[in-house]
Amino acid sequence: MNLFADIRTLVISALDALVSDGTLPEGLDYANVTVEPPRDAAHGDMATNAAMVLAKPAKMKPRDIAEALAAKLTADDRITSADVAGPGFLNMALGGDAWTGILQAVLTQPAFGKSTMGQGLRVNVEYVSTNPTGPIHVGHTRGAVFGDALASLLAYAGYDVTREYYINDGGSQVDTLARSVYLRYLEAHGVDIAFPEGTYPGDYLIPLGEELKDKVGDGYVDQGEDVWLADIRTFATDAMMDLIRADLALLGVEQDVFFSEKSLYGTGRIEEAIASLDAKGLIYEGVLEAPKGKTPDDWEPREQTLFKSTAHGDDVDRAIKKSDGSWTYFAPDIAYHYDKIERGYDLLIDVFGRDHGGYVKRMNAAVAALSDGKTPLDIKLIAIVKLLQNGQEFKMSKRAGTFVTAADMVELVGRDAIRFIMLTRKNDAPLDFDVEVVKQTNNDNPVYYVQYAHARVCSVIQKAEAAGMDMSDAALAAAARLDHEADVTVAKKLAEWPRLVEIAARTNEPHRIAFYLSELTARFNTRYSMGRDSDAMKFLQEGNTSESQAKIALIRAVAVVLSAGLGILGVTAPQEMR
RNA sequence: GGACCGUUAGCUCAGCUGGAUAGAGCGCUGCCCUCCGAAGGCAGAGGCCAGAGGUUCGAAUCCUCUACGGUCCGCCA
Repeated sequence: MNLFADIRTLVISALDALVSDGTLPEGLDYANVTVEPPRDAAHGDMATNAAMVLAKPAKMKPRDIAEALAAKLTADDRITSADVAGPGFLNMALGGDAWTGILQAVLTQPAFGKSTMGQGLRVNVEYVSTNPTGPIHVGHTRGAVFGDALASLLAYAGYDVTREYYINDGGSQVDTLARSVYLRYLEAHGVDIAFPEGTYPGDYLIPLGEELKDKVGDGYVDQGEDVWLADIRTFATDAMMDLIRADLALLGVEQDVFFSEKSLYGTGRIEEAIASLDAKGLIYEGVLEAPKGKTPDDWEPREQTLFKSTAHGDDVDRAIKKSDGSWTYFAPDIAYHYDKIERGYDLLIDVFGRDHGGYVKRMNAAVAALSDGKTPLDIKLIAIVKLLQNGQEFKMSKRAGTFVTAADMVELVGRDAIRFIMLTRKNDAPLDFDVEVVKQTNNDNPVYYVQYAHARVCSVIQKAEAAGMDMSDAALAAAARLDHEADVTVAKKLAEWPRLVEIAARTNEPHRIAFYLSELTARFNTRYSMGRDSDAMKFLQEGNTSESQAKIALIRAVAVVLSAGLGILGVTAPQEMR
């Protein structure tokens, strides 16, 4: 249930009633009519802008519409008052039963807040998608966590979600990987090696050299690339994907589909996708102009095969073939998205690093062209993570020499902290991640703030159960009662949860969940602290089961919602954290 | 030269398809533990939402321009 949606329905039917009795003209569009929590609680529980939105089309004064609407609404027993305010807002107050009803809904419904908004539409969320050339590091971690949480959020909001990873194993960087492994292989045979510029010197390839030695003996020593490159490439990328999957597992990130770029080559898939664009008249041979203001030194005009991305909003057309006739990296990306469209998704989401921002328009153009504008693509850009230690730049890596790996970070601060902190910023805003702050167990650290609240609730319930009280959700729901204004304040926040889920899902912004959880926790803590000053405000009333149940229903409901929200973020909701 | 993103309290940042007197955490000042978990709470100070125009009943939010900051810009992915 979503109380805001319920009341909006009520407002709409009241408007309809005003239409049928002739107060309002027919044919009004209610699309912009909203019911939302007022910014100031003193204004009531809910506010609607209906009168202001409809004033112009109805050719009436906003306040006149609001007055008429108020009269209709107060007839409903849920609405205890409806007052016109400001330029034409209608502020409504709801009876106490409405908020107790929220508690009962939380405690008895399988998943309060779970939405049917997605209507089972199929969404493909592609994230991480790093080159299979090394471990996951901090730079990738944020995108991984973001994509994972977004996928969970969309699933919670009623979408049918596929989590996907695009393995960039088709380009020259996997050749570089193979050469680097070959060097480690020689090293395993006792050869002195040096890593030329552009190869990967990280320690993580040492075991692969050993493994390769065990596998092929000295068969590749003193041999040319033509002998070993293809074999080692496959061997190395497989090993790297295992490594990456293991790193992702440490972060709690799991994906359904791992799609290989290489599988697009030599199978006609790229040609097929390009032919599809060609059939729409969007492929031609041409010469691109040099970029203005920043012409490369060795610039010379060359004829290439181009995609007319400008037909779908891009700034210039884009090359899909190099001058030597081979595909550019853009071509397999087109084919990959062609594949996703063919698989029948209703919506595509790509999670890219901020440095790929220049790639957004051409990708949108490709998807628009391939799907004839039918499949929306939302590209979420992830800004950089600045890793700090007490405000200073952080430098550490045990495994790779130059970068901090995800595995290092999990060891250092834990999965929960990484995930929560990385989701406390909007995806396209830079993030300062201070490992010292994240390790703290106090108010500086929002992860513990929220988890601690959950543990506190569990502790109270445990004590009540130890005293022999029935703490089942059914019993709590039956006894639920809001005795104090502070109780109602908490319940009102709980009522916002379903609405918040839908807003977060609609905007593809999981960080809103993290902020909501902090807000709910703050209200809970305020209420909890009242028990310090007054025994009557304690939830657990010793020797009085029904009284305890009536009060604990509220905080049990808080725990349920906290747990659901943390679950979306992929963070645990601990029973205790002493 | 161009594209995209950003500019909100001392600091780090939220701010819902445009809504009422702009929020949070940290920091600062002063309080609250003979315990339902102080990993918490209460109170206070702190803002011309970068600037200028425009649209609107109504703008931090939408549009235009300017300033500053970041990312990126043919055959690397």
